[in-house]
Amino acid sequence: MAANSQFSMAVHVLTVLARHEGEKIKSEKIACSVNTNPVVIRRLLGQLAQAELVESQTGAAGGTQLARSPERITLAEVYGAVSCGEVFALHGKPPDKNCPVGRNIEAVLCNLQKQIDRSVAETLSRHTLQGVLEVIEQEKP
Amino acid sequence: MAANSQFSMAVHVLTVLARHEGEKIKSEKIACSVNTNPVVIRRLLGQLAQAELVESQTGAAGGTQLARSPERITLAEVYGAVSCGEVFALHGKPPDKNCPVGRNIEAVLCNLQKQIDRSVAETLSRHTLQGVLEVIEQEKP
DNA sequence: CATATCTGTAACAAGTTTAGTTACATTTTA
DNA sequence: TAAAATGTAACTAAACTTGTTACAGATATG
Repeated sequence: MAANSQFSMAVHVLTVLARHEGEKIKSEKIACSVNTNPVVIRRLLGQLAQAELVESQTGAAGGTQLARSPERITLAEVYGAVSCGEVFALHGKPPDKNCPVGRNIEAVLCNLQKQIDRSVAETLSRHTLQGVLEVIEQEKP
Repeated sequence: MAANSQFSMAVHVLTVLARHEGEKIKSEKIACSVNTNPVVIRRLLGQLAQAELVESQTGAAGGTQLARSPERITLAEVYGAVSCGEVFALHGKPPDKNCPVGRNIEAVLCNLQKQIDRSVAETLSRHTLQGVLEVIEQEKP
């Protein structure tokens, strides 16, 4: 249970919200579909709210809804909202600066990281929440 | 120190080996450049050997060298050798199958995962170990 | 052949991260 | 004012990565 599944959860949560556009959905209802604790959902919704993908309202009759229509939310935005944006980590401890490789490898890797991030973002930007929703509704048996 | 830096280490290790093509390098020497323990390096070399990127020899005067020339080793192969191949994780606990979203979201995410993996692999396949080595040598002040 | 040296690997400790949980303050409706 | 919901802090548990020690097995060399 130490693998980062926040992106998966975020897509799931947003899809649930998209299925009920216009309604305010309670974190408990979302938690039920995701099969987790409402607090976990609220934490995630906090990140999505910061990225201005959802809007929440406190108080009785409160809940959360999408901040935009599903066609205007790409999965790249979702990924950016919940991910640290690093497919692989750089060195934990700094390499030996007396070795030419140790001295320069980090710059190479950092550059590589940026290329990969761009590539991932491009792939994800080709998908919208509406697209996900359509697959879900279509697959419903 | 719980972020996966194996790919970074692997590129580092292989670059060191590439700088000394034909020689057998000891794990202790590599560990010095990477600034870690020789056992950590040997563990990593084991994975790289399984992927047939390096060859090791036990015993006195033993060590490790590249199994192929650096022009013929792409970073996509390196990534495949050390990574589980998943940019993001699927749900830890299975979603609620009574909800249409919970029932079908995993297939959507799995498909997405494959697209991203392909995209990352394609980006990395455009780089060879020789290319990395050239940058390193060039940057040497 | 004996010894020194190196890899391969198991076992364990420590630190980090994620998810789950409880508890409670705050907001808002009715 | 009471009920119901979010926001958030604090803690626990589990999993993963790295670092470390220890030792068996292989091999070159005197």
